[in-house]
Amino acid sequence: MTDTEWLRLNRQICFSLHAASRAFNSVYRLILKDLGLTYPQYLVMLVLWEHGDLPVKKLGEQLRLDSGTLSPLVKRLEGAGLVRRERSAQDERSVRVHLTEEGTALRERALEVPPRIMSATGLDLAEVVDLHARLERLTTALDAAAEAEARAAG
Amino acid sequence: MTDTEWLRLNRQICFSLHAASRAFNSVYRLILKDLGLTYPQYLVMLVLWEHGDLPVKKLGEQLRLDSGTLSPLVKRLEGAGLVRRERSAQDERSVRVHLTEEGTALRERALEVPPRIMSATGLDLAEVVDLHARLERLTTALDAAAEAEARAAG
DNA sequence: GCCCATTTAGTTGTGTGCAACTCAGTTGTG
DNA sequence: CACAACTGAGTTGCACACAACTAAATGGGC
Repeated sequence: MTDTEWLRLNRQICFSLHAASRAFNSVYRLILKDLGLTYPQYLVMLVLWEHGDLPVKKLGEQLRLDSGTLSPLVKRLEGAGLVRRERSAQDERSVRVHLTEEGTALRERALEVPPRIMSATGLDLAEVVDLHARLERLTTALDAAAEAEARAAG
Repeated sequence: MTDTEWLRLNRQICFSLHAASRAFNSVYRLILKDLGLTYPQYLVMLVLWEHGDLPVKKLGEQLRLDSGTLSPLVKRLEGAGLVRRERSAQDERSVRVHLTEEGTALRERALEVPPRIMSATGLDLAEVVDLHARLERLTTALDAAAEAEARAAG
């Protein structure tokens, strides 16, 4: 393969993931507009609906986001009346994110989102599950590579 | 499937694409640090190395980015001395982005990026090409769905 | 008990990504 | 020619994402 072909292939591959992610985001933006949520805010709500109240730290682990992203995001959710933040009594460093009544109630309306998203992908359940598995493996490999790079650089 | 399972699966799928995209970004950030480029800036440079000078409009079509993103990004590339912007004489609305000598020279150093990225994915060429095809189809379907949503809403 | 490394949130600054807007230049129509 | 519609860049405002930092609280070693 020539240099030109390598660069071209590289662009296609890496761009396709970037583009797919943004396309997903666009569809979510449209579907979530009614709920008044952005896509990352919706992810936070999904985690809370699934696990119940969590400290910011645990939210970050679930979503691979640090406090620099989560702090203002959760503040916006609090501003919207969907969650409440409370310092833990046991550990004053920790802030627990609680669902409000309104936040809990929003789950009912959010149930219509998954089928609409599934339909938008044009994929059937098996294909989606397969893609999910591939992307998980890819992410794991990329994380390991980033770790190796960071070690090599540091 | 129960509501809970649906929401959970939905979170996993959509999150996996988001996470993979961010993991890719992290690896690029480390590898591109030496070149002084961000990942989107690198994508712009790849397009310019491949197609030669282009108006901002065409760059946007290649990368699916609008002027709101591209204008400041190209300005930063200009600030770094990699490109030059020139108003078209034929159509005064159009701004053509030219590679500078420095921008052209950077391509040589950028040739080491694709093999490092390939290695970071932990995938072989066939798997990467297959993933690319799946993601392209997914993006096409999502774009069509977004179009349909927008029509329904508007 | 005291000091220090660690942990948890939060803040600041930079760079996208996108909607909504402005402005200048171009084109189609009567 | 005049005028309205359109087009290409750019600007503004908002919301992530992340690096680098600060501040407060905790826990371990002495």
